[in-house]
Amino acid sequence: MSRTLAELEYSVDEVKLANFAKALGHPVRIQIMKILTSQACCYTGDLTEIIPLAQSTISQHLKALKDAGLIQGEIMPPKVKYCLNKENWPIASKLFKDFLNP
Amino acid sequence: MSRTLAELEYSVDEVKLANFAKALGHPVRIQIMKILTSQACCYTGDLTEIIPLAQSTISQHLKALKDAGLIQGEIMPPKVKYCLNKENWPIASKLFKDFLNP
DNA sequence: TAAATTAATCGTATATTTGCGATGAACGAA
DNA sequence: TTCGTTCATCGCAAATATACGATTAATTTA
Repeated sequence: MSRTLAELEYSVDEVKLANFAKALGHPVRIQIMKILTSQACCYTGDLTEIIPLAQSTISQHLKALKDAGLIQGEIMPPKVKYCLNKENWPIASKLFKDFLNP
Repeated sequence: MSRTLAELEYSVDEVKLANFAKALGHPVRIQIMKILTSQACCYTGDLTEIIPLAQSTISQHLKALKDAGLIQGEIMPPKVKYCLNKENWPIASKLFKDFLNP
């Protein structure tokens, strides 16, 4: 990727929505989000049992969702409990809905 | 990317939704889709005027959206007119809505 | 037929994504 | 303190994504 022309001026919401969409752009991350939207929370260990990928890979996907602001993790030694991000999930949800119903 | 473990069995809808989300995971493509959801159609040339990227780059983004099934192009020589994909956009829309309202 | 217009595709360079195993950090239990 | 458990992070390899300019293909106009 390179940027030679003047910086693009996307709207803030367009960039936000694109970032949320990008974070959802993998089946594993959709799967994780579906679990978190259908039940309250889950532990990393639950996911490593359901999803046949290496623990480190699942951890990376969780990090991607966390970095995107879609989920949040709470340390419950020795486990980590993940939930939807209380602050951002409603924002993401609204951005998608507005996008789908213009 | 490599796959050494047994093939994953995601649900068909999870894979579909992830693919749609992935296609939307770039601000330019969000911008294009917003134009197409707010007005009927547009020509490639309209986009190259609005978006300060090389024509070839915009064409690539259009291809990504087309490959994902979100838009469709109609040749209107010497231009090409793009619209939402009549068949798939409603499907994508429903998948997102069901995902957002579980 | 030749020239102009429009948009897709090719070729290339760089950055990011995705996967893995190995290692490290934090904590409770023995 | 030492040992296990749990999860994040590191380091690597391969694949994809993103951008560009140059070229090609298709069609209309002169």
